[in-house]
Amino acid sequence: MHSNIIDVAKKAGVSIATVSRVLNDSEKVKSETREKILAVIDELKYVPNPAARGLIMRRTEAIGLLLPDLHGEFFSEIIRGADEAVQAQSYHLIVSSSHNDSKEIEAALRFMRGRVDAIIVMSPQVDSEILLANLPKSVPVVLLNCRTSNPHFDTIMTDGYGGAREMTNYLLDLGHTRIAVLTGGENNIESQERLRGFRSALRERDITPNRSLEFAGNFTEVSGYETVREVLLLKDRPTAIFAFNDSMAIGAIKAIREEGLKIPSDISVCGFDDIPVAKFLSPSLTSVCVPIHDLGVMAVNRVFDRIKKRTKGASAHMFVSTTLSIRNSCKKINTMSNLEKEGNAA
Amino acid sequence: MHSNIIDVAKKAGVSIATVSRVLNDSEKVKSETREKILAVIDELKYVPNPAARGLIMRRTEAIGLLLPDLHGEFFSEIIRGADEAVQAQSYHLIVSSSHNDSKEIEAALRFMRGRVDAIIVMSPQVDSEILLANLPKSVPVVLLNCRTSNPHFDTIMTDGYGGAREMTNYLLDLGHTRIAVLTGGENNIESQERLRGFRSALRERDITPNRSLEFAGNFTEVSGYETVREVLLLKDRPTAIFAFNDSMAIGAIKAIREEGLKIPSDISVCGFDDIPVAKFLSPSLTSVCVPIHDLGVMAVNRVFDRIKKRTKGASAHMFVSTTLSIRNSCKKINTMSNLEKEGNAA
DNA sequence: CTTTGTAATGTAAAGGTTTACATTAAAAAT
DNA sequence: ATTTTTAATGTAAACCTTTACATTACAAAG
Repeated sequence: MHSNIIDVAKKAGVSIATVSRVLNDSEKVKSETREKILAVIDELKYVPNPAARGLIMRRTEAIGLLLPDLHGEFFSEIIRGADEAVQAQSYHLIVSSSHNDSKEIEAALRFMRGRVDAIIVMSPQVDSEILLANLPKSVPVVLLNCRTSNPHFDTIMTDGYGGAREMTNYLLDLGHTRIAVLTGGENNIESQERLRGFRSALRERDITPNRSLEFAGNFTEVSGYETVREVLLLKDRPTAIFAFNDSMAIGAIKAIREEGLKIPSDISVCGFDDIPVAKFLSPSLTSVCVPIHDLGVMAVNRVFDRIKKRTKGASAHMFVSTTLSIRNSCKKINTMSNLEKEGNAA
Repeated sequence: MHSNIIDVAKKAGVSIATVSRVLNDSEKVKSETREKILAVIDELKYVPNPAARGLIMRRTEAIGLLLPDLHGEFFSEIIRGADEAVQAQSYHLIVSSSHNDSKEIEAALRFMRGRVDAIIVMSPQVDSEILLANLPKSVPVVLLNCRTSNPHFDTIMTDGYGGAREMTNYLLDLGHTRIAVLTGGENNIESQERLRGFRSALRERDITPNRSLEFAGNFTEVSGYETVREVLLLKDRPTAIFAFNDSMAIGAIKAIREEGLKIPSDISVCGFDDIPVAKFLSPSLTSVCVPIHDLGVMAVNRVFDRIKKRTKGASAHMFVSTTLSIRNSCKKINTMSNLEKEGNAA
């Protein structure tokens, strides 16, 4: 069907070695010979067979990207960043979603073996054992927001703890003390980190975290919506809702509005991640800014450092800090208790 | 590094052919032999080399997905649908973004050659010539929302014309006659189709489309925002804004709110695509519902029909119709001219 | 004119599979 | 006991490259 290197060699009247040489411009080839071969390649529309090449070179020019889910803007931003970085090196991306299912992780990882030069795994949900058992030893691996501190792989973690702390402090500074949080599931490392940061900030201000204000969502808009409907039923309603990602915050806002309440005057809402759409919401959403796109870029660049042997030796653990994107969905309150506290503190 | 089929054969005391047979359970192998080999495979953690397999089988178990962009929820939904369908067949997805650049399209397509068993291309921007010149003849291709009516390839088109017509009629029924549209760029086939539908609906009601109410955006939130800021400066302000995708509608809403206007009481806004977040906005966004996720699924299934030879012969051209998702961002108005018209019509 | 050195090109092995065909072993038929 | 049939397994070619090593041709040096 397709012409191969032999066809080219025959038509150009040279050996396949010479054709291969001009293909990879590895060694000197007389320029007239080169021209001739190039002309034939063009004429025959010859493209080297990547399987054959991959077989002998042990190089695929592809990077595997394994994500837990493909839902929402967060993951699309990761892909966008990774694709950008990968294209800059003339590499390509093999994307797969694991849906947090260990069988699917296994299948995806097996598929990638031999098909990619490196793997980027984002798997906040699955515990390390399953993951580690299936991670190939033969290619570089970068773990993105996984249950970390694994000595064998490079890891990148966003500072969920610090980000949540900072946001919580911000809310406390605004006078909120009854803050409900919407978490992302018990086994999710990112959710855990954020919860840890939240609680820690409260304790630092001598507020005992109230478990009954910690609601379990699953990082989707729907879960934010439904959970907040419950929250609003509480007799002692919180003055602020801290959703552990923006999708849940968006769902929360809808639920609050449906109840006829105003944001931020009746209740403050903030999110986490700062997905691109956050600043366009009304009110624009206050959120913890995670450089999502850059996370994809970083992971890819790290992986290239390994591939190109620019980085050797022990694995590195990078920590990506967050910033606060303060917008219009949170407001200062002056409750009685708040005034009292200020009085006490002053 | 990795063990290969020869290692397995040696350790199991059989020939590589037998190992291959149990791997592909192609022919009968004595069950004790099979057990033995399976055990060795397990012990050696042997995984067949996909490059070698792909080389001889001419099959890669991967589908290429070429998108114009990876921005926003629209494309992430396409990827999600495609990945889902592909995983159902134990296939995998190679994703690439072309950024509407013909050089990048060329590069991506060249890369995919030999690496994928089929290609799905979404390229509403680039004209068919460049695309066709680079599309491989050797694997099935599905064109998704491309400048269509190409006899050589299967195509899937969403009914942008019909969707825009329907939405326009809806707006007209609500009494809007001064409707501004936010288009998605001149060379974009989807934008063109939607514009055609919009104009056609107007003409059917004897309204001459007013070019000065057609504003060029580029399908991003920012472009919606900035364009609508201009729109609001108009002395005879439109009563409705029809954004040709939801991202621009989101930007539009922000611009309108910043001007202190209320949606939908002061001005109606609607979008196109009905991305998942649309129903969670406030007010929830009226939009033309495109089954985005299903588009990805359909494209993949079509491609599998070709791969598995379930479908032969002439290429098919599928047309995906849209529906209206009527929510709360558009409102009936009763202007003077509107009342007059109703009087005339009755 | 012969030898040496060098630039250009060619030869063949290797990479890891699948599979058509060949072989062997054992059971069934004669 | 010999032949035929069948089931199980083995052999080797093919898939398409890259590259170490071999060869050739020719110019420079002796």
